[in-house]
Amino acid sequence: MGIRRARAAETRGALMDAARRLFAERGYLNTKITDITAAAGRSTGSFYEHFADKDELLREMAREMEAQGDSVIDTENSAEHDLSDRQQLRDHVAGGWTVMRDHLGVVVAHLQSAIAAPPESRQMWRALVNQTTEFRDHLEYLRVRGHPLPGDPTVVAAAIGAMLSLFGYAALTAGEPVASDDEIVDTLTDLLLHGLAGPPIAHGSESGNKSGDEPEE
Amino acid sequence: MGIRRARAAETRGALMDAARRLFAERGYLNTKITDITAAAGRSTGSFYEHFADKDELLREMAREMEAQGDSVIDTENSAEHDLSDRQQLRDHVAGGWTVMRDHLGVVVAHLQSAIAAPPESRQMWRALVNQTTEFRDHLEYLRVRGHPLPGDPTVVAAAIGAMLSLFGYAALTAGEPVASDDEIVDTLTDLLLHGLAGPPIAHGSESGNKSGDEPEE
DNA sequence: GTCTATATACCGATAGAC
DNA sequence: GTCTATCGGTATATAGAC
Repeated sequence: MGIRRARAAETRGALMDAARRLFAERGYLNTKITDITAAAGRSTGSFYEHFADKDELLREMAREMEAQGDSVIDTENSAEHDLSDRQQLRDHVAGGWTVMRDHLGVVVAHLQSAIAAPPESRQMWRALVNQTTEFRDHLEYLRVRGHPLPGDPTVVAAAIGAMLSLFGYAALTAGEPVASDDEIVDTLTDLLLHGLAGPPIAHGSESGNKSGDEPEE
Repeated sequence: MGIRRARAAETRGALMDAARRLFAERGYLNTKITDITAAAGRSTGSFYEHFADKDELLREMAREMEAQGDSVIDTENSAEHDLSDRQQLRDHVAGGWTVMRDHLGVVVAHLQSAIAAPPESRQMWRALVNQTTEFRDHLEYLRVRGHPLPGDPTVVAAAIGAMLSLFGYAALTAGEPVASDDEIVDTLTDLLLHGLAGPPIAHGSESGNKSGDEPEE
C-alpha cells in the first residue's frame, strides 16, 4: 500500500474521529465542516476530497458503526424472542443503551438530523419505524402466540423506540449521570415490561429503588 | 382603541398565525423569518417591531398556548391522582395528545429547538424534566402510598415524557394517520399501564386479584 | 491529496423614508 | 408601524497552486 493511500486513509480517519467527538459535544447541526477539519488538523478543502458533504460523512459513520456489529436497536435475527420475558427484554434495552453510549456522536447526529428535517418530509416517523423493525417482528411473534399487546405492533414498537431514543439522548447528554447505567436499564425494562401498575403481586417486592440523585430543573 | 394599535395587533396576530402554520408544516428550524413575514403578507422589517427574534416569537406562542389553559403535559394540580388507575392515566395521555394535535406548530418548534441545541447545553434533559414535573409528583404520590414504581420518579416521568414527545411528533407529522386518535391513546395508555406483559389476566386494578398471567410454553 | 484563497449564497438584523 | 434597501456575518463548496 502506497504512502499516499495511507496518508489519505489517515486523513479520512482523522476527520471521522474528529467528527465523532464534535458531534457528541456540540451536536451535528452546530458543528461546521471547518470545525471538523480544524479539529482534525487538516484544511477545509481536504474534507471534500473524502466526503461530498456533512450528510455523507454521517452516513459513512453509521455504516462503520453497523459494520462493527452494533445497530441502533438490536441485531439478533433469531426472531424467536420473547419480549415478555424480563431477561430477554432487558438484554434488548441494555443493548440499545450500550450502543447509544459507545456511539453517542453518531446517535446524536442521527436524531438531530432527523428532527431538523421539515415535518412534512415525514422523516421522523420513517426513522422510528425503520429503527424498530426487529422489535416489531418480535412483538408480532408474541401476538401470534396469543399474547395480548397494547396495540398494533408497529405503533407499540415505534413508541418504545421513541422513548429509548429521546430519553437516551437527553440522559446521555445531561452532563452528570442521571443514574447508573444499570439503574436506568432496569427502570426502562420494568417500565416497558409491567408499566406503572407494576408486576402482578406475588410477594409485593419493594420497589427497592433509591437514587439520591436529584436532577434539578 | 386607535386604528394604529388595532393594525399593530393585527400584524402581530398575522405573524403568529403564519408562524404556527409554517412551523407545523416546514418546522421551526427551516422556517426563515422572511418566510413568516411573506406568509403573513408583511415586510421583513415589520417582524422586528413585534419580536426580537424567532426565539422570542416561539416563547410568545407558548405563553399564548398556556394562557388558553393547555399545557404540554397536564395542568391538574390536584396531585391526588392515581396513575395506576387506567381512567386517570388515560385522561393524562389523552390530554397530552390533544394538546399536541391542537398546537402542533408550537410543539414541533419546541422539540426541534430543544434537540437542535448543542448537547453540552443539556437543554433536552432540562426540557424533559420540566415538562413532566406534574407527572413526577403524581408518581411520588403513588410511591408514598406504597405503590411500587419501575424506578426513580424523575427518571420514569422523563422516560414517559420522551415517549409521548417524540412519538407524538413522529405520528402527527407522519402524513397519513398512523391510527385513530382513540387507538393511539389506548395503545399508549395500556403500554404505560401494564407494559408488554399485559394486564393480569382478569383486568383488576391493583387489587389482590390473583395474577399468574404468564405466556405459556 | 493537501493546501490557501475565494466565490457564492443565504439569513438575521438594521437604517431610514414614509 | 410599515415599508424598501442593505449591511454584515457566516457557512458551503470550489479553484488552482503545490
